Amino acid sequence: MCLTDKELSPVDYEHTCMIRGDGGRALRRILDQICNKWTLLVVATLDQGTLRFTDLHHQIPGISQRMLTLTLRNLERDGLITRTVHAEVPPRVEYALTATGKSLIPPALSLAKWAITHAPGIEAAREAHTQKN
Amino acid sequence: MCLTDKELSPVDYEHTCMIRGDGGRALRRILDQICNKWTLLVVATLDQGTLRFTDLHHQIPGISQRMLTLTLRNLERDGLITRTVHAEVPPRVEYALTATGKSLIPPALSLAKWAITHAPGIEAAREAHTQKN
DNA sequence: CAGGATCCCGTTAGATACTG
DNA sequence: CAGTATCTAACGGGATCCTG
Repeated sequence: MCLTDKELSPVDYEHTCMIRGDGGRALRRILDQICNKWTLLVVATLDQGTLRFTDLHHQIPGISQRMLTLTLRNLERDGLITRTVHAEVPPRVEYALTATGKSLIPPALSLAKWAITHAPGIEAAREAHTQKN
Repeated sequence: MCLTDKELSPVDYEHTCMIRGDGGRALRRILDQICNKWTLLVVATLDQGTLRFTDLHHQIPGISQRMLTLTLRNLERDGLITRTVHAEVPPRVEYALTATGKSLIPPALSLAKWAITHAPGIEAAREAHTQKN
């Protein structure tokens, strides 16, 4: 793919093709799943180790029970976390990252670093721009 | 922040705090802006260099004029791209990444690599899971 | 405790038509 | 060429109430 591109340095070539791929469809399928409001936060929180539903609910301020449930179900379906139900009363359900889930931490971290580094500049640009109008 | 956490290895400590931060709010403000359907793709495409509106429209299959316009306006507002209008007939408008915009490529690339690497496994887990129901 | 079921609303984004 | 305007459907996500 991208073999007909010309006048690109090798590094640009690699960049462009890696992200754009088949028009970006394959990438977007995964990214749409990861980049919603809560997924990255849940994964990051589970980086601590095994946690129960209520633990997660307390450690992620602002999330509703509904969204926590949905997010956990999706992560389980995609094989990023495990869900273990203990046959007790009251019930106890524990969530933990799988190997795939853990492998998401470093890339997520690099994005987080970028966001935190550039947040002030972006906010400034945003305000300067809205001032003009 | 996170200074009261205990029994975390230094690396886990760093991971958790970087991403979770103030409950993830600062991170999400930026991420919400980056992780929509088209932004990353537009930035990646502009990594080639300066491009015109129509060039982008052709190189990003599936994007509508409307969404391309909106995405470009947001990127310009946040200082990630420049928009140069040439006073000609017919009009010519050129878009290019700023330094901030270029700095987004490496983190985006690391996420892209993760997505591409784990896409097969995720798809498989997803199908295996839906088979069960 | 760990959700499931509903209702409701704002935002996102696609389609289409029009313009300086 | 490079947009703008308008309408609409779809989806994400919050609030609330209920349950094994």
